[in-house]
Amino acid sequence: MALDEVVALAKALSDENRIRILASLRNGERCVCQVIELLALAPSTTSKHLAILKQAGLVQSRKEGRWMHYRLTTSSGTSPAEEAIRWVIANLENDPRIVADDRQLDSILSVERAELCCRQREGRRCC
Amino acid sequence: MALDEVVALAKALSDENRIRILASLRNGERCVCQVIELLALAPSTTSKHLAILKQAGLVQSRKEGRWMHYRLTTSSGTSPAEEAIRWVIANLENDPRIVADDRQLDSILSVERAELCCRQREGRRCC
DNA sequence: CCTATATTTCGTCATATGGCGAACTATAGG
DNA sequence: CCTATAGTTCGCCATATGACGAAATATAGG
Repeated sequence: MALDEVVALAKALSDENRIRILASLRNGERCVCQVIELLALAPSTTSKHLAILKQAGLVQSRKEGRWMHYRLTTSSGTSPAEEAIRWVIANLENDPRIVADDRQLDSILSVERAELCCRQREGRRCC
Repeated sequence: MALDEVVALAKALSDENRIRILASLRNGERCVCQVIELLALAPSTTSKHLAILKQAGLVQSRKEGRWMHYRLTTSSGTSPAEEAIRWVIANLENDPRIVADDRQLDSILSVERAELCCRQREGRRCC
């Protein structure tokens, strides 16, 4: 039912950290450990946010060994979820926090994934 | 800031009753008493929902004596709120609850506003 | 197979949200 | 002005949400 879908999508979008996740995925898929690093949240919390976005149909996931990658949903191009993603991204341009996230994401992506996870284990923030 | 605005709009849209309110306004402004009747919620609850929608910029209000009218926001036509309204309405087409609401709203609009408020005072649902 | 480890699930806590009724506010009309 | 009344605000309660750490799961690699 469309009413339920609209509400479910809006609920998924009604959290700042989840919006930041969507923004971080707009230029390509990211590994969970990279999202954890960007948000500086506990792995369990980050995983829950990703699960909520996936449940709402806003992101899709791909498993690669021990690593899990998430990306923005692409399907027909005209689904409610995809329209919502476009609305979100379009309204985020030039937001200072998103710009800062973009910069930090560059740093995160410049680190080897294994090295990033290693640093996270040892409780050090890498960037 | 755009991030805050996106989250605020999504929060305002993340409740079924508030979506039903937006749908009920899509063909013109409505009086609070008419919205109360449609949702079958307490006046205080309905008023709070309308205040949340107004705070988010999704609806505007107009006072006419003791009566207050709400309508969907119209401004530039390309504001985040207006884009959100279009997204919501477009995805609600043919939803059975919205169709039922539309029918009930016809009934409500066929009753004199004073008569509607009178019935509400006496605790009777009119439709 | 055994160990290490990336991610998820579970349990718990603090806070946010949505509901109501009672009290308050503002305005129409006697 | 006094009363009635449409709507809002306030105080309260039950439930939902987001945070964390601990425990569980799944997989790579010795």
